Amino acid sequence: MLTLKQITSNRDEVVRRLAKKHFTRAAELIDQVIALDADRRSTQKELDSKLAAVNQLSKSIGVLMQTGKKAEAESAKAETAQYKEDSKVLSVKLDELELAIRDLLLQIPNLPQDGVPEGTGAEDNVVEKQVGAIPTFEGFEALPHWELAKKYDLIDFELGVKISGAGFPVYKGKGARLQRALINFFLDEALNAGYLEIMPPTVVNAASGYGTGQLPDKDGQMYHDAQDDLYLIPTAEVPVTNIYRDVILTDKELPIKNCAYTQCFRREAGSYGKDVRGLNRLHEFSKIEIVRIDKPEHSAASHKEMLAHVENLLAKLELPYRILRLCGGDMSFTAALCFDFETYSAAQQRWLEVSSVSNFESYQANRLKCRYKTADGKTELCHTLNGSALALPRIVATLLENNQTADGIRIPKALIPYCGFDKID
RNA sequence: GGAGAGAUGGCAGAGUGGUCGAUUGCAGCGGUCUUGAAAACCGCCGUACUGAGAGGUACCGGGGGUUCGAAUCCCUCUCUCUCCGCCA
Repeated sequence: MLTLKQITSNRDEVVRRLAKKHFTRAAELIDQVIALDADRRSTQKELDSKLAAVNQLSKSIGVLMQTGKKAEAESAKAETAQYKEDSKVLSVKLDELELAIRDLLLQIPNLPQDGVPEGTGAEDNVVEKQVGAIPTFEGFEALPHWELAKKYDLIDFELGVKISGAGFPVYKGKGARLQRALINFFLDEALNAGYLEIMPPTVVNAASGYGTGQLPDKDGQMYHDAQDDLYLIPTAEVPVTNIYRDVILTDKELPIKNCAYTQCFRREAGSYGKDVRGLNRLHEFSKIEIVRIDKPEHSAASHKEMLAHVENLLAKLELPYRILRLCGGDMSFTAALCFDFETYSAAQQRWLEVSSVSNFESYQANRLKCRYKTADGKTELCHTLNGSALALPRIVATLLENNQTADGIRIPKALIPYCGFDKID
C-alpha cells in the first residue's frame, strides 16, 4: 500500500498518476484519506495530552503514598477519573480512524511510473523488442505440445486427472527429465548472476499472504487448508519476500538477490477454453523466481538487470521471444512498472506469457514493513522487485512445439548437458 | 495425539505493582591509543505516531481486565520449545 506521507504530501500528483491505472475513485478515496488523517492527528494529540496528565498524576500519587500523605493521594486519585473517561473515548475514536485509513489505503493501487504506457488492456501493451525467427515446418504439420507429449509419452494429462484432477499433469521419462533439467539450468543461471538460492516452504501462513498482498484480494486463487489455516503458495515470491517482513536491513546488505525454485499452486478459478489446454494453464507447476530487495535509488537499475537476466535465458533456450511493456490498465494492482516476456508457440500460433518482471517500489515493502537504514542513519522503506526466471510449463510447450522435426524433438544446446540427451524421439 | 515449560530490544539474558522503554553481556556505530589492526578504555546504540522544537504518547507474543499506576497480577487467544507417542 501507499504510505500516508506519499498521499498527503503529493495529493494532486498521486491522483494524476493513478489515472493511468484507470482507478476512477482515486480523487475521492484520497481526499477521504487526507480528511481522516487530519482527524487522526488531532485526535491523537488530544489523547496524548490526556494520557500525559494521568501519567503525571500517577507519578505524584506514588510519591505521596511513600511520604505518607494519604489524603492528598486520594484526591489526586479522584482527579484521574475524568481524564481516564475522556481518553477511553478518544482511544476508541483513534482506533476507528486508523482502521478506516488502512482500509482505504488497501484499496488504492500502486502508482505507475511515468514510463508506463497509457492503455486499458493487453492490446495496449507496447512491444519493446522481438527477437528470434518464428519457426516454419517443411513437409509435415506442426503438432501442439499436448499431442507431442502423447506421441513421445512425455506428459500424461489423463493420469493426472485420475490422481489429482485437471491441471495436474504427470511428467514421465524424458518429460520428467526435461523438467529437472530446466529447473537446474535456471537455478545455475541465477546462481551465476549472483543470486542466493533459497529453498522455502511451499505452504505459508496468513500473515505471509497479507505481507505480499495475495490476501485479502486473491483469497480464492490460493489453495487453503482450513484445518491449519495455511495456504499453498502461488509463487515463491510469497515465502521468499516474506523473509524480509518486519525486518530492518542495513544499506550495505542491499541489493538482496534471492532465487528459489518451488512448485506453485493456483486454483485458477474461472479459467476456461484454449487458455487451459495442455500446459498452458496448470494448477501446479514449477517455477524459478528471482526476488530483489533494494534501495529506492537503485531499484530501476536492478529491474533492468533482471530483464537482461530473463532475456538471456530465452536466448540460450533459442526461443523466439518478445518483451512487452505493460500498460497501466494491464499491470497488476501492486506494480509500478512491469515487463512481460512471451515466447512464440509455433503450433498454437500464439504468444505465451512466460515471465513477468515487476518493480513494486515501496508499495509492497510498506505492507511488509521491510525497511533499511540509510548511510546517515535514517530508516526508509526498501523497494521490492521480482520476476519469473522462469516458469516451466509454457517454456516446455514452446520448446516441444518449436523444435519438432520429422524425426523427433531437438533439445537446445544449452540444455543438453542438463538433460543428458539431445533429442526426444 | 498426551504431558510440561516458555514468549522481554539484532542476539543472549535480568527484571514479579511506582522515575522500567526496561539491568547486564555480545554484536553494531563513533572516539582515544596505534604506522595499521587487535586488545584495552570512553561514548552512542529499539520502533512507531505526534510536535517547528523542547518534548509528548504507545509498544516487553496478540486481545481483554484489575489498579491512581502493569513487563510484573487476572482472563483469553496464538505461537515456540522439551519429553512421550506416531512417522519420512
